[in-house]
Amino acid sequence: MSVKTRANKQTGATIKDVAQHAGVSAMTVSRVLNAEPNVREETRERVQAAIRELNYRPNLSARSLARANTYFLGLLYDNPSAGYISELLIGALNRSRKAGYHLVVESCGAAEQDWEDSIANMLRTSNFDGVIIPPPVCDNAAVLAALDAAGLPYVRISPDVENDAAPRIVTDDRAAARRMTDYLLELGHRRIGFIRGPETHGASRERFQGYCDALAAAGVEAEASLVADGAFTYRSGLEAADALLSAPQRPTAIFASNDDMAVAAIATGHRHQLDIPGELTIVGFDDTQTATAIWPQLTTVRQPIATMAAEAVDMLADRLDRIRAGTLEEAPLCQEIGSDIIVRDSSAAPRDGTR
Amino acid sequence: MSVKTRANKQTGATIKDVAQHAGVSAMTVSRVLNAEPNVREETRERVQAAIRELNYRPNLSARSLARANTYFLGLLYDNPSAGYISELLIGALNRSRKAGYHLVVESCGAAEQDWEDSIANMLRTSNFDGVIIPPPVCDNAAVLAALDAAGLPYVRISPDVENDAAPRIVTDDRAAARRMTDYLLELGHRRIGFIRGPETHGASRERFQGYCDALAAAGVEAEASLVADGAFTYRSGLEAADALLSAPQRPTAIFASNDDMAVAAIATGHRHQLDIPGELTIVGFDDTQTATAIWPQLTTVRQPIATMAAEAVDMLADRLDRIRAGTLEEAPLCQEIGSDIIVRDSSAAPRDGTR
DNA sequence: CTGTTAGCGCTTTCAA
DNA sequence: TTGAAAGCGCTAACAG
Repeated sequence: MSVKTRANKQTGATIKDVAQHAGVSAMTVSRVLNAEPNVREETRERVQAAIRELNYRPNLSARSLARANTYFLGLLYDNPSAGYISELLIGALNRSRKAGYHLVVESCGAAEQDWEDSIANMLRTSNFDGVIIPPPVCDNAAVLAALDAAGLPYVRISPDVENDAAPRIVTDDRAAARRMTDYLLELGHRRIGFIRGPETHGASRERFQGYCDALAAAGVEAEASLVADGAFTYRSGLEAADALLSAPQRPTAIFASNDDMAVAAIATGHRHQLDIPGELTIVGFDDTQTATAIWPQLTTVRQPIATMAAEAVDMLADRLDRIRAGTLEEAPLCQEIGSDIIVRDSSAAPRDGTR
Repeated sequence: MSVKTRANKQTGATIKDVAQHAGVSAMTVSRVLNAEPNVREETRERVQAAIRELNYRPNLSARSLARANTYFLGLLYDNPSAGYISELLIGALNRSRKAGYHLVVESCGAAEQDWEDSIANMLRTSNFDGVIIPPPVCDNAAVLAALDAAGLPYVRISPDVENDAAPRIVTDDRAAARRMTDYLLELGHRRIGFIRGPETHGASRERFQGYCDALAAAGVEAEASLVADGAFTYRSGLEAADALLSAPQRPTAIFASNDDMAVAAIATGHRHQLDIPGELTIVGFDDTQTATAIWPQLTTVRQPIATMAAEAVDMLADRLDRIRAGTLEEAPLCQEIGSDIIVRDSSAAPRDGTR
């Protein structure tokens, strides 16, 4: 049972070894490595042969030190829903790799004390080239301030309403919520309940606005008794749906502003002995994995999270390039990604008459 | 709208600045930074004051270059279930931070071609100090070989049956499956169906063994018609459950070897007009987030994934310390984490008589 | 097109 | 207990 350990110093060949092997200077090897144009084809091939023969791999730390950039991107993680982080990673990881960056996930939960301080420290010590910030961290003023103070480039994903001009990837939450509500109206529903998300979350307001937009356009009155407050959690969805369904004139459809609450609404519907979608239509927002892991499967709005994450990486990489090139001003600040309505089994036309 | 960018070279103070400010040499600052003992208390305080005043943060790249270690741990990601990766991150992230490491998530999906080659490259170039490997990557021979070739320390999480002596964190899948089956037997079930996972997954076999163990111990015959094959996916669970429930003598309980398939079994049960748990008990394995996001909520086996991830980080950090200290031989190679049965609403005693 | 020189910021070694 | 010197491996800047 031999104990293998990494040698204390560089394991393999260094750039000097390669240079010697190829009969050139280290600088030429460096040029080949970085695909610079001004190297004679024959020389390039000789160097590449040497690289292959010696199985040479550049040392990232040395490169970072010399170039003053690290090719690490930070992802500020704060325990959002499982489906969200999962998709986020899928999108961000692939694109990062293609763009030549590594993705460092940093937990910045409010779980610990002084976390805002420790984030600030982390950001300065970690030497990220840039940072991707998904919700809810992307709306944390302290984090943004720390980022600005450190002069660290960042791109936010689905931030709260445009409270500033920082670069971001957004969806058309309001438009999507409106389209979903239109869909319910087209099915024939008139008493459409809505479960709101937390006030603190910008998306909550946007989605609620979209719902209101659609009702207003259709000339349907927006009754206060049809709107309940939730907190984007399963538990809060249970209570909100229960309130909606216990009202004297219950809605024939419920639009929950995220999937977790929609799933809770389905459970509550069942507990009220209602057939879904026969007696009650329920739709959600997000298309998390649970949307298809329940019965009946959930009609919902699909946010292309993976795409958004990938675009965020692209935008950040582009900005980093531009910073080096000095053309940052020309870079776009906002990219909008469209969402779709996914019709599944939890929605149907209302039965004739109420109840 | 000022355009802030990170200066091309080091933004803040360097170790030299601190040294000058404190009236000592850079070496002394370095000693304070690394909490070495041989610094006079007064000097230490002076240095620390200077660090604070200049808001100095060490440059990780420089440190890595000089020390030949990076304080980065790799996490080899291959798109497992959303709940899994989410919990994994929660556990690994917190512990990494405490241990002073950063966590770099590397996608190593079979999505791309030559991915095994590219992983091997990535591992050598990335300069990780060590690597955490969750399933399914932890059972990929090519990846393990690349790791060994690179001499990179690693810890595997829930690997396939002990096919070698590499360090690992494991659960008692077989014992847990047996306890779950015992629970069903105690409820009074005798016709207990089982939905297997894919052959390739070591856990599948272990869980099935546990099921068999319990039946054998209880003197209940293990009928072939009560066992269906699945692939740990929702879709495969639908088909497997349908096969089980369409048999002439259907089971009164189904033990699906993961939650996704159990959730599918619940959906299938509903489609067969069966009340759950009144007419059909269904239990799962994993306790992913969907387990509580459905109706009825799922009785299942809870694998403490976050704990396992945290322990993996600890074990890896310990091994890295030992490598530096030369005491690697004494390090434990395997840590076992227990799992629990979580009883929820999808299980109950069988009704009298069949059907 | 290629090489030389001089660091990047930190730590190791050795000497004081 | 402290400091001086010499790199770690790579790349910018300049020279040829």
